[in-house]
Amino acid sequence: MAKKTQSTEKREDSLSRERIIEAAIGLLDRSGESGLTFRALAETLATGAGAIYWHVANKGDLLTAACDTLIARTLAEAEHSATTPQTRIRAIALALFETMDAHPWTGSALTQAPGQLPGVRMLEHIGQQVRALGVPDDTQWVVACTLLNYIVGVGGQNAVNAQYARSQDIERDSFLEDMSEAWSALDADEFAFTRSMTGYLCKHDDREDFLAGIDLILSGLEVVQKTSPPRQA
Amino acid sequence: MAKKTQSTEKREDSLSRERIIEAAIGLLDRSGESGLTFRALAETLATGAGAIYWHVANKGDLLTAACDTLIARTLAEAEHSATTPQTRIRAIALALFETMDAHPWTGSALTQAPGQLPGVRMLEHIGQQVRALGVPDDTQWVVACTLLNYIVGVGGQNAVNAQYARSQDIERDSFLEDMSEAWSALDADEFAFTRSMTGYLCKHDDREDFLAGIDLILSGLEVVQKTSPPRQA
DNA sequence: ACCTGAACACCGTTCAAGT
DNA sequence: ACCTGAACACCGTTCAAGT
Repeated sequence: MAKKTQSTEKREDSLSRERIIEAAIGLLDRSGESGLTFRALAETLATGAGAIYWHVANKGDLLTAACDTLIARTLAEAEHSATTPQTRIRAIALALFETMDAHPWTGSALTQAPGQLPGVRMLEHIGQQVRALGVPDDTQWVVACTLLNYIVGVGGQNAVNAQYARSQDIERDSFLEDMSEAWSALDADEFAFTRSMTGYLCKHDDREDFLAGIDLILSGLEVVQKTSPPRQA
Repeated sequence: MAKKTQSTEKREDSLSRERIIEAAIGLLDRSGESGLTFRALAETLATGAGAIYWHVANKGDLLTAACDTLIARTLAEAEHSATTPQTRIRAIALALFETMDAHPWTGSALTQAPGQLPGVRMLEHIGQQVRALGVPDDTQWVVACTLLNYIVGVGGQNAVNAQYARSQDIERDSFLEDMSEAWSALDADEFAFTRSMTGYLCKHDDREDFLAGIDLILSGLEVVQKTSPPRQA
């Protein structure tokens, strides 16, 4: 207890894990994943590169911690948003989607550190809603994992796309136009389906498509539940 | 035409995009993503590092090309495997899952290069089966994207996990045991769901869970189709 | 206990120079 | 046209030395 009090009393500008993580988030938001450098970080914090290693194991650890800070905040806010399990799952998914969209580096941080704290946190919040849905014990695992992976997968892809478009300083519209032009140039036989989708590619709304996929999974869940109804609780 | 003939006539050991890609795949399979280095590649090919840049734009281009080679092979093989659209989607998904499992670096290559050739190839093959399923034109896009993202997301995660376990030279069982132990050490209130899932974590079969998610999505699709039946074709 | 900063062992990429 | 390899501008990480 004495120690905890002491650590709070440290001089304001001393180095700490928290300060390093906040600086890392700032750097990542400002200049992307390649902007996170121990040298840049040291300069921002007005310290030596080696000092950071006293509070952080390595770059991967730092990236995961920065990601986890954001994910934890997002989930805490999404907590009190909706009333039914279904709408709460949608709300959690959408909140995570938007965090990844605003901080594209979280997407790749998430895929690089599977089973780490940020992923577990997401699994927990989703799982609780899946349970509240009345899904039988032995299928909760699969359902929660499917939702989790969908969210990370689709949300992360969207974030990478958005980041790419921004880095090219390109309007979203002309980015999609370029892409559908590239698709139109593909071999007509080999890529028949893709070529026929160029219309939808230009018109589609990322957020809506994302949520449509969530709804598709939730619909599938209803079928499974009707087939084998919940065996009490 | 003359030029094409000429290029086939080059001396056997001369550098070419294909030879570089094959060497890259070998390097990636043998020593993971960090093993792909222009220096290591140059040594393998008995040439200078700069020479590679004549055939390949940069490292990202090379990684995407290596990934695409494997994905194209996988899809070509999965082509003739099943008879109904449903079983064909399952077969495509499983084949991709196994390629990612055997070559874990393809997972991250796929997420780093969205909208590139490997992703488009997958979208095409999945989309063709979705269309064959009789899904109305205006929902084919969402369904194909959901499936694609699920496959890349879940398959990629599984691959990273598998690679991590291998890199630690750890049995899968003891890896999962360590993980479920870590989960058991989590806060009882904050991580109630996760802690209750440790049993399923140990028993679960990655392949089966993956396919269960695919089936969940396909079930959801049946619901949607019943609600709004295909409007002729 | 915590910080400094030079040093080490790497990277991807470029480019004058060769053939 | 294609290849060479030295050179450039970076990295993450370590570690003796300081306070």
